Amino acid sequence: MCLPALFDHFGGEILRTHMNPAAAQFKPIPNNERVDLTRFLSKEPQEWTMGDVIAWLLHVAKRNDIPFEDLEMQKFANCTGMILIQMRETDFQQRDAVYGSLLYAEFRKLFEERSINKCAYKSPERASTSRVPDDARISCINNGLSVNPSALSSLLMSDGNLMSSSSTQPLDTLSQVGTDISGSGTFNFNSHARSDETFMLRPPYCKVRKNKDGRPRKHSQHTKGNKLWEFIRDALKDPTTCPSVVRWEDPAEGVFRIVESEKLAQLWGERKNNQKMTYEKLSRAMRTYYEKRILVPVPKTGLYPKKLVYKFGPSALG
DNA sequence: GGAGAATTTCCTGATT
DNA sequence: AAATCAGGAAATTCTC
Repeated sequence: MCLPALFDHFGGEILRTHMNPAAAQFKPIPNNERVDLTRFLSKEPQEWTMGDVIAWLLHVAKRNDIPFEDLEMQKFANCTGMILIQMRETDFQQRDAVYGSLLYAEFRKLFEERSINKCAYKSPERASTSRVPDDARISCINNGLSVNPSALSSLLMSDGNLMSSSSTQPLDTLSQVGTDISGSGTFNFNSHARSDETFMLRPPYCKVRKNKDGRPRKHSQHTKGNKLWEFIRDALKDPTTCPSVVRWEDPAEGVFRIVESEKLAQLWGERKNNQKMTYEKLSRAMRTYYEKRILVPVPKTGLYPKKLVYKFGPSALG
C-alpha cells in the first residue's frame, strides 16, 4: 500500500480524526462519497466493514502511542469485523509480527465488552442482525462501505504491488476466512464492484501514458529501480532515514519534510550511482512532479515549516 | 536506432 | 548571505 494514496483517499481522514478529536466526523472525499470515521464505535464488530477495521486500527494505534506507519495496516485492509472475530492470535501475529498480539488483545477485549453490553442493552432488531453473520455481511456489502473504490484499492496496495484480495493475498487461514465470508473470494463493493482494471481507479487528471502508437505503455516500462518519489516514500517508511533524514509533518495530508537535504541527495545519488547528486538537483527533479500531481504545493497555512516541506499528490499511488 | 519518460545538469531570478 | 524555491531549457540515461 502506498501511504500517501491511503492518506489521500481514506485513511488520512481517519488519521485526521483520530489525531485531532475536534476534526469533523465526515469529510467529502472524491466521488462525492463520505466516510463516517467513528462509525465503528457505534457498531458491533461483526458489522464492521473494511473501512471500520482500518478506523479501529488507527484508533488502537493512537490509544497505544504506536506510530501508525508501524502498523501493518495493509495486511488488515481486506478484513471485515467478521473476519477479525474468526481470527486467532496467531492470525493477528501473522499479519503484524510486532503488534499482532496487542491488536488481538484489543480486539477481543472490545468484542467481549460489546457482547456483554449487547446482552444488556441491545435493541431487538440490532441483536437479530448481529446473530446472523450473513446478514452482517450483506449489510456490510450493501450499506457499510461508503468509501470510494479507489480508496479501498489503495488500501490493498503494498510497496508498489497490488495486493488484491483475489490474487496476491497470502494464502493463509485468514484469506480462507475471507473467502468463506465473502462467498466469492473477493469483496463486492456493491455497485463499485470491479473485476477489471477499472478497479484500480486513478484520478481523472492522471494521464495514461501512451506510446506514440497510442497504445498504453507497458507497466514494466521505466519501473526498473525506484523513481525519486518512490525513493522518498520508502525513506519515509525506513527507520534508518525517518525521521533523521526525512519525516512526516502531517501523514494524514501526505505532508513530509526533508530534514537532512544533502544527506537525502547523497542517498539518492547512491541509489542512482551518481556521486554528483546535490539537493539542488534533487529538488529540481521533485519540482517536475508538480505538473504530474505526484507532488502538490504545500498549503500556506502556517502549519508547516516554510522550507523543505513537500506534499504528495493524488498521482503518488503505489 | 528511435521515441518517450524520467531525470540530470545548468541556469537565472525570487523568496525566506 | 546562504539556503531554498521556481522553472526554462537542453542533455543524459534507460527502457521498450
